[in-house]
Amino acid sequence: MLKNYSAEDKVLLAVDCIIFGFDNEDLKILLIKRDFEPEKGKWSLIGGFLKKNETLDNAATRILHRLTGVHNIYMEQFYAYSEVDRDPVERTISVSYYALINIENHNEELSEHFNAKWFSLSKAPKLIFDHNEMLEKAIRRLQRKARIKPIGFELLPEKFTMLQLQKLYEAILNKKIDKRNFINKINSLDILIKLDEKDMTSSTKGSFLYKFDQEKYDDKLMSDFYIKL
Amino acid sequence: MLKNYSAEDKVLLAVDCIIFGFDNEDLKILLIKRDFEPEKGKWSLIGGFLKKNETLDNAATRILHRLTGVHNIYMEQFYAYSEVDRDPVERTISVSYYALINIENHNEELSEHFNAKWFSLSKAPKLIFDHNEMLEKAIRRLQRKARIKPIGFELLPEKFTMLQLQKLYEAILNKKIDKRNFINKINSLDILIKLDEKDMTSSTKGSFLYKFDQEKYDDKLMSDFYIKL
DNA sequence: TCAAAAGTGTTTATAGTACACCCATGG
DNA sequence: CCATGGGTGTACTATAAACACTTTTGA
Repeated sequence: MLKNYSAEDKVLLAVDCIIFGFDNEDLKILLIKRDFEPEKGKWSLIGGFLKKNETLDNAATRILHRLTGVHNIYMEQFYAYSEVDRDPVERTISVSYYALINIENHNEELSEHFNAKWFSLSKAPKLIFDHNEMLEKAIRRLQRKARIKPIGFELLPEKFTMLQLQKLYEAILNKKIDKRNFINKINSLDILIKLDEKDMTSSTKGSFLYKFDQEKYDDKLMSDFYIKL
Repeated sequence: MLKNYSAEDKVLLAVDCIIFGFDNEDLKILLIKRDFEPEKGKWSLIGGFLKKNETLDNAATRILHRLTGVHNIYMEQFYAYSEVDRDPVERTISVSYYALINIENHNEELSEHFNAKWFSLSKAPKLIFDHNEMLEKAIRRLQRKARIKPIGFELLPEKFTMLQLQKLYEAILNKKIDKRNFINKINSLDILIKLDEKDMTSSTKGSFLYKFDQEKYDDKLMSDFYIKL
């Protein structure tokens, strides 16, 4: 007996991308203004449909690039949304992906002919369909991740100050962190290299710049740890 | 402009269920022998296709029940597999779910006219398609979960001994745990009720039975903690 | 000289880890 | 009376948390 696959229902499979960025102050999310019905003119996650001959990972990368110009981003899949009426036009299941990117590194790509725009999380507009739910879940995922893996490499410029890194953690975890405890914790992880340079823009005294020690950082990514902050 | 959804590719969407059970000794996985081509006669996860008018959660529940008789199980979705050739017959994306169940509670349901069988993780056969990969990922997910959430309620009988609970954690984490440290840790979580009864089957002295304090257990489920064992 | 951010350590509290002996009972 | 699993506590170590003052320098 060969099972009759042709008797099974086929559906549209979409991918929606939740792209987080950081501007040294707030955690931001990249959204686009829809230029087609339904919900034309409303804000939406970056999404599109899976094609027959690509994986979901490929689709996410392709769609992100098509709609925003951003490329070379590692995205992580996190949940499939399947409410029957989630898309009013036709039955569509959506698999969501999220990524962290450095806003500055991608500003040129995000040029004007794309309808994409960064929003602070606290000022994000209402989104179409179940996209707000996706965003909420992605934030929770990101917060959990920040506690068990080092994070920051993707969101900060190559060289950054301790205060920038701390602000990033504060933005993700949405809470104030004690400066001394933060520095002690980060130093104990042993993933930063302290440079000789100082950033002079933020104060008269200037603050030392750091960069990630790629090798040690990658090691830590492999093995879980727990940051309680 | 109304976007032409009809130009988009549709695909088959499958659900595969990774069902973990525990027999007081080993962590086990429920598999079925396929009774149709391709790969007829080989062992497989419990899977089937999503129908047009159900959510993925519904599909997982329906498929599990259809193929094994097991019902009333809460499953958690965890990953979508989309390699282009993962199913040789036709392009199929599969969303995997996992659940923990108490083997004893479901033995009657798992009657003979189903082709389902429990395998110890260490003795699980080679599975079809990418199902081994799904199983590996599910185990890692379960291990991570066991470290940040209380676990056991679903896998143990209503009344159980400390040793049973410890064996469960040892099976999931795949390591020996010190008895005293384990008891101290579990007691500090404050989710068990010690009963007056003893289980006399395991030793001459008998060992006290416990049950989960449903309310406190549910509270702990909400807020993450960290068990390092 | 002073405003503004950088930098720096210690103490206390909590949680994790390692470890070994006596107890109760049925056979 | 002894074999078997049940039950119990303490000392040590590591990590987390709370907390405040001095330094630098450009304006």
